[in-house]
Amino acid sequence: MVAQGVDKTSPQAWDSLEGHGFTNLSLAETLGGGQSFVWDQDVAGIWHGVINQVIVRLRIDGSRLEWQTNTPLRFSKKDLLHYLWIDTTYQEAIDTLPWRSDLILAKCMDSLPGLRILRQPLDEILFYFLLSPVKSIPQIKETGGKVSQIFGPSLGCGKHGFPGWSKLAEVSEKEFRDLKMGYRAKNVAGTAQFIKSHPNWLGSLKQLSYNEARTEIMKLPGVGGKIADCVLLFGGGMLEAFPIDTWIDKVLTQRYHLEDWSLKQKLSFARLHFGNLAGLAQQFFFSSERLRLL
DNA sequence: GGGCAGGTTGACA
DNA sequence: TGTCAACCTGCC
Repeated sequence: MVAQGVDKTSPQAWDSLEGHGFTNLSLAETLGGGQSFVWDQDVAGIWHGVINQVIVRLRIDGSRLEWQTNTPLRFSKKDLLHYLWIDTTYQEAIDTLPWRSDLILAKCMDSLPGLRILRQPLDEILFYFLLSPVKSIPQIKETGGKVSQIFGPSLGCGKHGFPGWSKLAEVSEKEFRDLKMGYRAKNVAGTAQFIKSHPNWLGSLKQLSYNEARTEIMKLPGVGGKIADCVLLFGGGMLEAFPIDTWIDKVLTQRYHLEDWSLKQKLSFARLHFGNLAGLAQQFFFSSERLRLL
């Protein structure tokens, strides 16, 4: 007896929640700072994105985080809280990081209160990070968005969702190349074929330990240690993953004075020093360095 | 036009 | 084990 068209009518009224901990800056960095590629901010400051194949809008008004969706039947406050990691475990994680004895980390956390790791789908994150080598955030968003536009489901308002790997397995490398993927096209097409021939493989990754999952996902074409860590951190909920890109490398080299350390040694240092929440620390470093807040 | 970028790979010392 | 060029494209 659900009224037809409810999902397509004009947006619902804004809903709001308190106690979320975000600032305008940390929300912007969380949604648009390189861990997700499905959010855009309009001139009014409203964030438009996709969660669980549903269009969601977010904005901060004073102490409130306000949100709305066109499809309230398929999206609830609970889904939003989960996606944005708004629960008591976030504050526990913040308390656990070694900022009391690490002034560099303390400064980064101080300048971006509320910064989080989003809980995004593994399949979609894998796709976007296969596009990421030597690409900027806008370039990754553009190419990934084009793939969704062409092959993904329409969600209304001109937005499209991630097509899914079974759909991408039907697309040729040349078609990907024509979408300006460059040499990454081969990796996307190769990954799609691998997943097609190993149907339960992707879903089973989350059952593995971090180290096992990392080894496993590095079997994919174009996935080295850095991308493996990004995928497991942003799409697999494995907070011990510590991706070292050029920004993080700069932090470790210049701020922690690991000048003569190899990449492997830096990774060992990070795992040991930041523990099983290293990925959260990494996000504070990444945004702080990128925004020149350090 | 040349150099370089949020990375991976394979060749070679 | 470590270094280096090639790979596409876009931007400076």
